[in-house]
Amino acid sequence: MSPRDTPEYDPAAVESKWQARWAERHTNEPDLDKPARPNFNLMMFPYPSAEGLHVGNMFAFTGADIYGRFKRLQGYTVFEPIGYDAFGIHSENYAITIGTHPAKLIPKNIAAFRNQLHRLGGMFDWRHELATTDPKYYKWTQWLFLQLYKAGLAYKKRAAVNWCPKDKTVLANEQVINGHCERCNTLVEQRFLEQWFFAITKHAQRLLDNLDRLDWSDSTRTLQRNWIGRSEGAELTFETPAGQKITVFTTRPDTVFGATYLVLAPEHPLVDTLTAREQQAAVRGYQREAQSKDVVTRRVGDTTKTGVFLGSYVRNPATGESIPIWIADYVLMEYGTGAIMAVPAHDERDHEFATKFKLPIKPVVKGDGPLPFVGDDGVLFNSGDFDGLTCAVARKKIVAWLAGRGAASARVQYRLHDWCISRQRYWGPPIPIIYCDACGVVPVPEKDLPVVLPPIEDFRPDDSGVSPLARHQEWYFVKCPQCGAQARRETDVSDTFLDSAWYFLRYPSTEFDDRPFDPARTKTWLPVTTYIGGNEHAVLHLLYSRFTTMVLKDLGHVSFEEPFPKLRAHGIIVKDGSKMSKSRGNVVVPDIYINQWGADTFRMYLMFLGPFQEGGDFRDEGITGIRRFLEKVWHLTHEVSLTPGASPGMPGSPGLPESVVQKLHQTIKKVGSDVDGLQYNTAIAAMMEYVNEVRSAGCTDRRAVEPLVVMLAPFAPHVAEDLWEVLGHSGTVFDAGWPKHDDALAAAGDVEIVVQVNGKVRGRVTVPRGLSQEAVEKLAFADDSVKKFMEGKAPKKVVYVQDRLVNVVV
RNA sequence: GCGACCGUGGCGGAACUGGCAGACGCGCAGGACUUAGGAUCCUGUGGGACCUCCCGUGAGGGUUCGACUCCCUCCGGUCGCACCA
Repeated sequence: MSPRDTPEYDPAAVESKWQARWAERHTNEPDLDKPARPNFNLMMFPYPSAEGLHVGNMFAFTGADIYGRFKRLQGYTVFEPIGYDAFGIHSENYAITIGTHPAKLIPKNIAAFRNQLHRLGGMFDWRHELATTDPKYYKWTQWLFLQLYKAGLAYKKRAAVNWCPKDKTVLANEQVINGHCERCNTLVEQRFLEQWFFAITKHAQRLLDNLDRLDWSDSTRTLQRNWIGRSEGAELTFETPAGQKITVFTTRPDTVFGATYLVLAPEHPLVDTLTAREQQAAVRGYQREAQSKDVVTRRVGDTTKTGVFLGSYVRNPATGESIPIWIADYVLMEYGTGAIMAVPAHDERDHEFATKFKLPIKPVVKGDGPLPFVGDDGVLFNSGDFDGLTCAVARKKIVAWLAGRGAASARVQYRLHDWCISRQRYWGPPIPIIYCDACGVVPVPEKDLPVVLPPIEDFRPDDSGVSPLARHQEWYFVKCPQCGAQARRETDVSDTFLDSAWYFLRYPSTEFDDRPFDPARTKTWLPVTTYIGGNEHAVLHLLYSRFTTMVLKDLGHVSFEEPFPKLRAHGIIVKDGSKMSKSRGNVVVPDIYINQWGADTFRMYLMFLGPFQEGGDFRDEGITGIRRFLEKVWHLTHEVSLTPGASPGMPGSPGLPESVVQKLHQTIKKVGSDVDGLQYNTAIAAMMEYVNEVRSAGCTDRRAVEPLVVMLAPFAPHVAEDLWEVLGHSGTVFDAGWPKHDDALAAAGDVEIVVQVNGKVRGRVTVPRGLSQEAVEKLAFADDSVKKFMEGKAPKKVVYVQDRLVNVVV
């Protein structure tokens, strides 16, 4: 067929027409109060960078949007909001770099993002757009802090923290990558500062247990499990001749008879009192050295062991032997008790240390390998009454035995640390706390929220470890809400991850200024039906959101404790094999492609690039294939609209070519299940195959084309809407309903059965589907080629797979 | 070092619970239409040969009537964690 009588496909015109219509007709604004079948389709909101939405964002949002649109076609009332994660160091640093103020920069960036998101054609409900930098939003971020504070889950302590000398702020452990700042890659230092923490470790076990019930990928759950890092073991107490007690944590109490020395972290509080006079100089020197390189060298995997003998001894509670005490930086103060019993025969690190410093190595477990034998299935020896027991059995008995003497207790230890939410920076929500000389720490009363971030010009951080807000006295000094005396505000702002730890709760309730989330709306829309986002947030954002929700549940604010029962992670779009970044110069600017090809083509192309959940390498060579496909559908549909005959409606088969009917039903089935599983690349391929079939059959029957337009709609919403209109419909195609397939029709017709001899394909026979084995075999044996390869031998065995193959073994 | 995932044409990628390897698309080649074609349409396209056949999913081995798929060893890559006691 030729496109002679049909209009040209002009994506720009089609797209602006439908974007305007969607707004006019409120197409994407579901009734939040009385939805028939609510479906909260959430995607991770973007950080509005100055560079604009990049290809990775578009990839993620398109994939999530297709899913939401598909659910809508299936009859769900889909709420698909969007917002901006606009606070944070990132924005602030960028503002500093280009010499502007974040409060000027961010609204501009948001406006640009909004424009791009509109052009992409997402099914966003713009009534519920939010930005974390809006006082109407962060009022409730501060409220959230207060709820945790009142519940005893927010506390302040002086702590060794990761300090980034370039960003001049504290980083959470999660934000330190190999001793470097995750943002600017600067070497991180250790500092001691007063910081606000959230007691996330109190919920470690629950956060771990709940993972089993979540519909998340195994890999994401494993990441969280490892991050929480549960290990079971025991605390053992070692006593000095002077009666001082040192507690160690170990997962291998069964090896206590092999503990030949003790090691403390250099910062351990008992180091001073345990150091013999003649060792003081050496110990102090080592402590200074350790502190200077602390978070840096100690964690970079340089395993050369260093340490210093304290000059004193403790008694091994199992053997009664006197063993030396050392300090070494391979023992970390933040984990366990900051002290270990060293069992050099059965621990690699201890073995290396003992070898270097010529400390005694005493094996107590028989095993296969050379020392250090670290296996868990050995049998004890050199262990007094416990000789001959397996490690697993001995472990319990030894703990019980030592516990009887007050020297042991079973203990579960987590790798997870409490969440440090303090940031000594400007661009974040001020932590709503006031310090009063008389009353102490006073939370800002909820009626006084928000504590507005003052619009100061001098917002740059300095090296003092104190937020820039402290320099602004008119803001800093405030009346104590309790006694009215002059008091001082907390000057730290909170971590950006707190902003994003509850935004999903805010979306349905953005119009309410007097509550963070409306109870009725929340009951209707939460938890989130499907959450789609990048795996780079597998630990931080997702763990913090889970924790926050859990706390809100305990406090009675919500009725569920897991915010994201169903999570799907998309892959990453790379360019030339590496992540896109400005410094590499391989950033793909999506706007150029949208200008040249249109949003529909670009959306579909991104999805056709590779499996959505794996991502892929961006190269634009293939985009023309998608455009050709849309052109074909465009012309086909216009041709159909000009063809008199069959009336609108879902297909029945009369008058349609059988091959088209069969392919249609197969396609509906495949596209539906593929989209449901986020396998967009194969769904697109299936639609292409279908179009090829319809065209080669010369079919211009609308019953063959209408379902195609509907299936296309989630991927290319603008052009699908236009074609739906061309087909004579007045409403939105998204009210059309997902087409239904008929398994019988999909399976109708003949099948080709492969005939193998000894596992090699030697022939094929075409038979009606469901033909009996006997009949198929008869046909198979009649095949010339099959006869030839059987060489007249009798079959030893025949393997038969219904409608698929016959394998003759001779 | 530990853990997870992955290696398929010139390229991106398909392949259900083991059952025709290379769907779909790009690119390429030839042809049609055309003043023209970087538009459109048609045909072909893993490699090889003595073109009724053989070889082919990183390498080697195994299980099976049959292996891209399952098992073992190795090589290469990506990501996460990284002295966590």
